[in-house]
Amino acid sequence: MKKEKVDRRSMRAENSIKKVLEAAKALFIQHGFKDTTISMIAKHADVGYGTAYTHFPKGKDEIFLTIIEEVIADFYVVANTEYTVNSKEEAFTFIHRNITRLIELSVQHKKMLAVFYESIGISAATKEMWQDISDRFIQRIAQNVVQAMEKNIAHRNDFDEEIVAGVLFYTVENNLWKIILDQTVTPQGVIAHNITEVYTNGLYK
Amino acid sequence: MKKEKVDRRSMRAENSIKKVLEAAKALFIQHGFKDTTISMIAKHADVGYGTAYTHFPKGKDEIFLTIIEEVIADFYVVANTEYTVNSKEEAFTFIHRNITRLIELSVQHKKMLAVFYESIGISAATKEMWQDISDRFIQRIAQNVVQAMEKNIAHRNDFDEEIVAGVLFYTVENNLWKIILDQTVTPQGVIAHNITEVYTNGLYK
DNA sequence: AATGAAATTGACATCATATCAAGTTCTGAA
DNA sequence: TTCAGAACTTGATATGATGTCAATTTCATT
Repeated sequence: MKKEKVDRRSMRAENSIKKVLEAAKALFIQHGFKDTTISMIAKHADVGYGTAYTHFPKGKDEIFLTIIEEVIADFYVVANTEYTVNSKEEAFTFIHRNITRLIELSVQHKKMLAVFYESIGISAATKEMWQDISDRFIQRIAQNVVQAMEKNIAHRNDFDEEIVAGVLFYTVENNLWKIILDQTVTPQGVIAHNITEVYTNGLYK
Repeated sequence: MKKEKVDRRSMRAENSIKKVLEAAKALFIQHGFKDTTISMIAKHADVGYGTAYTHFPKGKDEIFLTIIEEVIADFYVVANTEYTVNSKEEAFTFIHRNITRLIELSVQHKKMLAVFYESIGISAATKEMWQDISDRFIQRIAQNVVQAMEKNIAHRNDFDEEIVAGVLFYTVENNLWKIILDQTVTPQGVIAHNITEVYTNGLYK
């Protein structure tokens, strides 16, 4: 019951797409986002210049987005993890585990994420993608801030959940970028532990 | 004892520089960083295309940096403010005041800061400038984390001061950008208060 | 008045993007 | 089997931005 593609035309197309993506991935990692051009990609992929535009009409942005999407998917999984905690201690454990998970993901995809970081400033499409992820993370964290207030285990019951969620998210985010860009020598465990400690003490009583 | 510039040549040059900067400022605010070109600036400034490069050899980056420098100077003042606190309550008051100050500065220079934000992703020079400011802020805050530990008013005495400082800095930073980019409806007082509360509860006992 | 330094200028070389008309390959209907 | 036309490929080209430079003008000094 296989539905194999014996269609030689679409096989040819698939092959072109694959070659473009593979060449692009190597070049992005080697030269970064800005300094990788469509003609470089086409040349390395051994396809005509126009071919890149045939399959990726929006050009470099679209090629890069296609490549980065699978990396980002991993982060979405974390961002979408539902969770419930009943005490400060439980929260500490949970948050610490999630930060550790994010650090691991960042290290794992370090090279492409460094390019992603560069691209956020340059490509509107990428910027939007990161904005979406950020919002999702913040909304997820905010839900737990609300839970904490409802369960009366937060310092106050009138916290603005989004601002409080931002404390955790933005701190983690920026530390992840530092790890990705090799801009820190602080051990990852120290980073995870300190952030978790300050945040849980800050929110929970 | 005036040392007036009666030198007509340098007056002419000064005038060209002034015209370029004024035109650039208006165009940057109107069109943003990326969509403002040197030829637009030269045309609006009513000088030749090459004149812009005569006075600003590094082009758009240098023109923008010159314009934004005075805005940034205000932030440096805050980043360099020495302070000492002896209790959690004092810390709360101090931090809350500083955040409020930063919010006020951001609102005051909103339009140029929005362009600045865009430029950070595009211009290496601008990115470096913001990196410097960030580092300075973090070092300043870190000093106070160390103080808190020395005075034994922190939850722990083995916090990593830079990571903890980052909790405050990155949170404030990102909320300022949201205000500057009109991406939040949360009242500024609520923002300042929530951040201060979570951070001081997080660090001080 | 003559000299040359300072300042101005726009043409030009360079480079990247995006489009497109022309050519080639392949499928499916007649 | 044939062949019309869809799918795919291709590089030339238009567009637009940057940075450089040789020619020119303005001006201070001798």
